[in-house]
Amino acid sequence: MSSIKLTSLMLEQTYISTLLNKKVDSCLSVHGLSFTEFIIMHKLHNAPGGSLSRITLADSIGLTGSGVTRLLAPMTKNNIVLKCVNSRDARQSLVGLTITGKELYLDALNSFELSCSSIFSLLEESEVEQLLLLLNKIKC
Amino acid sequence: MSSIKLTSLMLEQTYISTLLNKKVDSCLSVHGLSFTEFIIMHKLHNAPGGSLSRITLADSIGLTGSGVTRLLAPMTKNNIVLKCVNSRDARQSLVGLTITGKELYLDALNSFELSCSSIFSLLEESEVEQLLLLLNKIKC
DNA sequence: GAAATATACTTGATTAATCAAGTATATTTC
DNA sequence: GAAATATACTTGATTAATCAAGTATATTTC
Repeated sequence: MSSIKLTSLMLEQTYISTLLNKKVDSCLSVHGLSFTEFIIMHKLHNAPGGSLSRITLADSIGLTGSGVTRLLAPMTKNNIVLKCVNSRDARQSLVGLTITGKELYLDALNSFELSCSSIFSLLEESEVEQLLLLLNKIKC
Repeated sequence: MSSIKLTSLMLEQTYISTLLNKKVDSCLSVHGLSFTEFIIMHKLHNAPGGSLSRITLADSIGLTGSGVTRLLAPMTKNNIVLKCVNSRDARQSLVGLTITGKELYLDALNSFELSCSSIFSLLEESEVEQLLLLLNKIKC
């Protein structure tokens, strides 16, 4: 397999991702959210039981535990997210969305979906599925 | 088109990109380079005439001009890259690889290609081409 | 069941980027 | 051709992350 093609693919992927992140970031800034904050809210909203431990959250979004701690601090202060102790394991603290957080998430989700529609507007449904499939074949 | 699919695609893309960047970064750290530094060297190496202005460089890698200035400062100090004045436009300063920089780039390219091979090892050649094609249909 | 190890999280120091404001030169407009 | 505007770059302040080292609790090992 030609290494030029693999090199191009890697560079192209990084480049596109940089631009996409900026685009989504600016779309979410209307709601006062960064893309990472939005992803956290999304994971919490869709988690079974509505809460996750910091470490699960970190792994699920490709961040360090430390990064999650720092991200959640202002979100907790702004009453978007709350922390509850885990009775089974006192080391863990579970995180969940507050009512305010849930509302904010649903508003932001709306903008996010609009932004995604525009970004992927040149792709057919079958291409979206194929892209998702191919991305999942990448070993990361 | 289902907005859940588009949402998934966006989130998956970001997640994979985060992990890939970390992987490549750790592969290049052997050479004392960050992924961004490597990309800069790659662009300079492949530029017609072997040099680019800072602004062209910035645009071609999705960074701000300011980011490029800060990245190039240590690279200039370490004799990887050099700056030449542009006689036609005194505002611009062109950047090129030094001999040392070129050698370092070729060494790093080797590691980078190995890393790419492993990362994309589950993909057939046709799938690599298809992935590249689909990525380029994204409007960023 | 005490000691050693592992896990979940936090904190201080650092890094790689951003934005906004500034400087210097080029280009356009009248 | 002077004044207004645009372009290329730099710099100070800030932000979002990292890593390494620390604390507290849980689990494993002997």
